[in-house]
Amino acid sequence: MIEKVYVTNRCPIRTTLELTGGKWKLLILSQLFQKSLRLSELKASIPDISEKMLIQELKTLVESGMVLRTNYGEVPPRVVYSLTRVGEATKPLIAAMKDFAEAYEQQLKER
Amino acid sequence: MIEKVYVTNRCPIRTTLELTGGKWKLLILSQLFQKSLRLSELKASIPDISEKMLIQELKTLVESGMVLRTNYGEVPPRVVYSLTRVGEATKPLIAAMKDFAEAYEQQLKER
DNA sequence: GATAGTACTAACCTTTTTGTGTGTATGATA
DNA sequence: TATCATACACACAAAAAGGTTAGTACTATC
Repeated sequence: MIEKVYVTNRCPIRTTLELTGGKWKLLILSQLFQKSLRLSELKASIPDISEKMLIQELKTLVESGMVLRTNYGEVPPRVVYSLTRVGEATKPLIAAMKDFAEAYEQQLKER
Repeated sequence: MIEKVYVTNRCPIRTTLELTGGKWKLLILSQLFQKSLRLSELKASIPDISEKMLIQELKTLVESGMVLRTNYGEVPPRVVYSLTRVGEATKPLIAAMKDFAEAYEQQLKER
């Protein structure tokens, strides 16, 4: 039994939406769950994201402390993205989405 | 340890975003966790939503099978919104958001 | 007869989000 | 010298999301 959610400017739902909302952020985070990835690897694992969107979203994820950007300072550039501790904290969120999606598909069949 | 998420047109993340994405849907659902509510009650519990948005979002939630709309056919109209079984399935999702938001606030303090 | 309450609908407009295309620095390679 | 690869930046355009305002149907109350 879940506690009542009071809707305020800074309630848990809004905080989470602010950090992970939108079409791409959770997809990107999910791809970093197993290991750090380079831009090109991320792009390959999210087939239909544009490079601009990927870079743009990565930037905000870095700014909000969810993703760590490591620049090896080489030429040609090598930059690696990985999850911070807070970024890791989205794992249960995505796990919950998996369960939910499954429940949803399930009841589609039932009718 | 969460399983790898393969990004496809119908992966769990995208399915969930399609059903619950946007600024309002999860807020509305969360207000129906304890009991069915009328439009006016919903509006009061989500202070800054406009009536149009509320009605519009409720409509899509009904269409996607997350919310049940019960019209008592009285005059003046009395209509009550409640969660369906699938709607209930968003509870763990919101619980996960609570945990995440908490973890996020926590680490803000730590620095 | 005017006003109020409820649950909407419709038209219109603004803001936010997402997408496309092009340009840049650097060194290595052909 | 031209081309490639990487990780971006920037300008602009399109699309999606959200917001504002006004209006409807019905009945009851003042």
